[in-house]
Amino acid sequence: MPELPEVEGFRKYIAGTSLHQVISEVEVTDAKVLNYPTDEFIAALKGRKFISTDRVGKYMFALTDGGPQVMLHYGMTGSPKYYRDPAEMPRHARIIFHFDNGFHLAYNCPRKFGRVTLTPDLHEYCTANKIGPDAAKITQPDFLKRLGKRKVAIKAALLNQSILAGVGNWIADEVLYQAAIHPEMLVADLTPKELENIFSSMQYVIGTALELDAHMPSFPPDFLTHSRWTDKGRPDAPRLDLEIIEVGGRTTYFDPKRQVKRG
DNA sequence: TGGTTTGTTTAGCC
DNA sequence: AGGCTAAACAAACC
Repeated sequence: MPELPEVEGFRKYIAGTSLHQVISEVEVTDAKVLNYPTDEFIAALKGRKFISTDRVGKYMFALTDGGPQVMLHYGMTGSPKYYRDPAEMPRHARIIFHFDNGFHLAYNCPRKFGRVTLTPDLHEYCTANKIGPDAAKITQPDFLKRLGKRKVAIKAALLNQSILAGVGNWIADEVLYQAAIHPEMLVADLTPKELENIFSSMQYVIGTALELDAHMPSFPPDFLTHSRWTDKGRPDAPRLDLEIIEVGGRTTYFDPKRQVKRG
């Protein structure tokens, strides 16, 4: 389920478990998720250590001691798992880093929508792949400038990782609900005030999710998320009467009473 | 059984 | 050139 806050959790998890241990073996059980020649990937990492981590939007990086950086993108269903007992290996481990201390770090990815590759440098990677500034760090002026006067639905713009990186489907819906903006409103039709509200709401939603480690049941009761996934949210949250439409090719939940479309 | 899915890339059009 | 759209990708889950 990884959007920016979840990927930040994955980053912390890897930083807290997998650094400073010699990578004794690298096992690729499904090369589909590896955007790099398997044998070269293994050769480049074997004998090295991960020394730090970084993240831009939903893209996570594990830096090595003098070698290339590993880019990990989790797609829709990916997650990392650090374990010792082979019985704990996740069912859909596609790549496994074996450490010389007997532990293992698996890149688990049931649906294989995730991707892993090597890059000399994460900044270079982001430039080459047109990944915009991180949504948790972008400034308001930069946000407004990058949105510009696009003739596209605001929700589609928020999902566009080249404008800013890290906003996915549930965050986009939550941000627009908090800002009381209809998801189909064109960016060009929004007032400066509305765009500033969207920016503030985005900071609030992402900031809240980061503080709470993306743990949905702990989100504030007034979040739309609880009504969107009644099984994952908090039971005590008010149930909103949401409408479901498709915007920017994604299923979109919004509150038609609160988020009204202007012509 | 078939529809749905928290994401990205790419081809093609304008 | 750059913005935009729709389709493609894949497999688990309900």
